[in-house]
Amino acid sequence: MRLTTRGRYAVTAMLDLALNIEKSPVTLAEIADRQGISQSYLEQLFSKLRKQGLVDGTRGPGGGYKLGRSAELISVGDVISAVNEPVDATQCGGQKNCRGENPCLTHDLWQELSLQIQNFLGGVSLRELMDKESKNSGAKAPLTSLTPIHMQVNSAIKTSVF
Amino acid sequence: MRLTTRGRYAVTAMLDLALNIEKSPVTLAEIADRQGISQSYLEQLFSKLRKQGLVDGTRGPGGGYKLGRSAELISVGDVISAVNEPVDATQCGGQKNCRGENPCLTHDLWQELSLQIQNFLGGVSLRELMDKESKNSGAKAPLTSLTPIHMQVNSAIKTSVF
DNA sequence: TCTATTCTTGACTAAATTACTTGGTTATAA
DNA sequence: TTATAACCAAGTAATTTAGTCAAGAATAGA
Repeated sequence: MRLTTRGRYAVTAMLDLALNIEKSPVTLAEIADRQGISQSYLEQLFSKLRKQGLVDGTRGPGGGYKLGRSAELISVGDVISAVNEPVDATQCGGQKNCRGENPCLTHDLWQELSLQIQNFLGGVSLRELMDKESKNSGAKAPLTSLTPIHMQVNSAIKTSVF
Repeated sequence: MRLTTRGRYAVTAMLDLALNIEKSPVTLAEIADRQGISQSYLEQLFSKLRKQGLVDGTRGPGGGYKLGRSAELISVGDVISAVNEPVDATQCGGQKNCRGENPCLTHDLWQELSLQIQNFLGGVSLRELMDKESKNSGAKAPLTSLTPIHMQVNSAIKTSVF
């Protein structure tokens, strides 16, 4: 799992979408304007988000994007892994044919580690980010901590695509 | 916080170092050979690891690298953030001077999110990865889950550099 | 039907980052 | 003194990121 500015762009855009959901379809031009991201770049990201079912697009005047499913059921992990190609498997691509004293040390351990990270990011929903934002809009104080995963009530998220 | 193959290289190398700690200083050539990473590339990574105090290097014959402190006190987060430059602050670089309905939505939320990730990765020590590996060496079964952060006994790690 | 709007797609480009090479210089144990 | 290793700096190829440009296709409304 990769974690770069690209994923942040995607999460930011999705959050903007979720926060403006009342005026049903939101235009990419609006998001681009509000968040200061290139519209054409957003188009590329939303193409991937759409293929993962995270957003639905409707064309024509009055069209735009809306969330593919409820904000409670979209995790930050969903968004990030949708816009990133899966990390290539370095030397031993799934096979256990590496030599040395510690064969495939890299592969197994990093896989397990990134699984943990995915579990973590899969446990933070868009809804939580929305609540966090609305509670804190206009305040100068720093954001308080997000609820740790093990304390979350809403664990209905099932991330299958990882 | 960035999470790419570069961080994986660093974590893998550090883990190799930790696992071969009995023959005190470990050579970069050995690590490069065992893990299949370019030695010169490792030199660059270890230069940064050394500047963060995560490793100690001794020159000359019989020299090499050893851990800068006990494996319990080195977290995966320490390693990853040591080899990555801090992510630049996109549009509103710390300032709150962005326009629009949702000023600085990006900055605050992503900062909070990456703080959470840092807390998580800061809670996984090299020692745990070592134990995981030694328990599982030679076994064909997949690695079981790492202990979730809130269940860890060893929470002596204090990550200050983040 | 026409037209403006908006998604959708593809190809192409500049900048940044990653991974790696090359060629040194220092320190030090033997 | 010599081989061994960490250190250091510059450059380079491949990849990824971020963005432009130019089209096409669906659709609401005039």
